[in-house]
Amino acid sequence: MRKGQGSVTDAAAWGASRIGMALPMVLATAQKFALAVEAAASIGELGDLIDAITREMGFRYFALAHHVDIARSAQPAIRIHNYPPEWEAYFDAEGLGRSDPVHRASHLRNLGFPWTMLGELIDLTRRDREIIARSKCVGLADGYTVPAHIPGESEGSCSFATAAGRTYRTEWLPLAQFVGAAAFAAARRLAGVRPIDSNRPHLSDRQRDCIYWAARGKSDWETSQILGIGHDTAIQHMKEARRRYGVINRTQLAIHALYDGALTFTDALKR
Amino acid sequence: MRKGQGSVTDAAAWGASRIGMALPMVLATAQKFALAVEAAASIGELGDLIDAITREMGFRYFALAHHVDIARSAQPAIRIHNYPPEWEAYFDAEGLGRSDPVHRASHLRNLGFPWTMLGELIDLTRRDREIIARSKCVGLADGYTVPAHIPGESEGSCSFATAAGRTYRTEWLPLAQFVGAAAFAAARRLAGVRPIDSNRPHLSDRQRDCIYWAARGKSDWETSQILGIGHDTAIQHMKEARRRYGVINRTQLAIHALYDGALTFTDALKR
DNA sequence: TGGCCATTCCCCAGAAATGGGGAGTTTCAA
DNA sequence: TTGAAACTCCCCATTTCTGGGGAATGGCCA
Repeated sequence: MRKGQGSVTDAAAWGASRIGMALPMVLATAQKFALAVEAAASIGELGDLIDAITREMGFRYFALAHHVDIARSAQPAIRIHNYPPEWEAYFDAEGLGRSDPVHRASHLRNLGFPWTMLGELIDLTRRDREIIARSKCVGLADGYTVPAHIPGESEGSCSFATAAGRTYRTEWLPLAQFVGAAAFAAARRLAGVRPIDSNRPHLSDRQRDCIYWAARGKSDWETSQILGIGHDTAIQHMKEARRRYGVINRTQLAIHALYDGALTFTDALKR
Repeated sequence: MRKGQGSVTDAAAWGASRIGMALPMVLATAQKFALAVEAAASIGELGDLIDAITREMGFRYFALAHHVDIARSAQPAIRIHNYPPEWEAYFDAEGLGRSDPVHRASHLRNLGFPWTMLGELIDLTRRDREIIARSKCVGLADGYTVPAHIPGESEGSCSFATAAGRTYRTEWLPLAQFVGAAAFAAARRLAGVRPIDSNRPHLSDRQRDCIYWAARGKSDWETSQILGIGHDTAIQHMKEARRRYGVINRTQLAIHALYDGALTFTDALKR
């Protein structure tokens, strides 16, 4: 907490001195938020920060969550929010994690969207309309949702909502895009979703080449032809790569390489 | 709790905009950009818009790389950029499909990141370091990359880079997050990406069970013991799952299952 | 009822992967 | 100059995967 405050103050001083004049306040706000969430040491602290900036942006509520059915899922899932308790109870009772219309719409986008656009993004079923009506009943009037997706992880989003009778100002939505993404990233860090491992194994270029082709379904022999090396050499690279990751087969090898960024899904799914 | 937020509350611009005065310029810029890209009618027009705002943000170069529907349909990928031609030539010549380190790192994040953070995000091989050195040679000094992911559909990123000898202003990075996301969304719209991929193969429960254990490195025999079924049955489930995804081995099977959410890294990397 | 699907089980043969060993050259940095 | 790491190649034996057949059961739905 003290630490977080210090960062905020330092950041402001640093930003101002750097450009030598008053920074546009909204950017200063965003930057301070960025530094504060990076320094946040607990989920509770993060929640406080998001709550504060939510109000700064003219919203009343926020909800940052993985789109999973918390009751049923074995996944460790993130959920931080200040929505009304009735809504959370209803949400969990109905198992809306994956079927909530706002969540479904966010699966189609990388950019944030206002809830008024829901009807254009997805087909609203009768149940969806009930869910929306219900949300208005508990005080969630209008909102804006920022998707947060990372390949291989549960989908997520960060929503901001107004209280009944209030509207938000569209001028601030660009900032909401950043705030939502930064908040999600911080939550992910604090939840240990993909901790940065300093002992991450190092692969040689050739090892990575071989994994790349293996992930695309090539046999070691095919890889050797593609790379212009001997069959045994390709096998050797795969052996050494498995040893470094401490795994026993190429499936796990590919998954580990995907997980720590040695490979991408774009690489692996190419035809 | 609002502690440490005093510095935010005194935001003069916020107060001003609430009472109807002129918007802070930077927000006006962002909003104008949002409206302009939504209205853009061609890739060329979109490129011009991104170029303009790139310079406003204190960068010199941008590159929006769009990977459309990698696995299934053969839609052309979008690449819009104003990088030096030497760089594009180098990349097309040397790339050979293996993605550059910036792209790899972007697959691990939902939030933008400065290139200086690359070494923390992923393991850099010798070749990666050469690529980075090469990029500096052609004038791409430092940069910031905004990831853009949409589940099951397309992946990409939008990067902003400074010219040699220049630095960007960190105050503008929150805006870059929005600009990158909005530009990507626009590119996606202009490329005519279909909104919903409903062609995902359906897996039976048992097939998913078998893939789950296979992704964790188990042999079919081990899986059969875990699930209490016969060895041949486990083999049969894997066969059918491969057939449905149209892949030829378990490595690709696991990758596809991860990619479309039938599995997550949390599942696959459990000890 | 008949068709579809999920689930279970069985056979075979060839291809591929895995684990164990060893060894030479080059490159780069200490 | 020395050493570490990368890259290359080779041998062996065993396990595992893959693709090709076929078949019985039970549930669900039109």
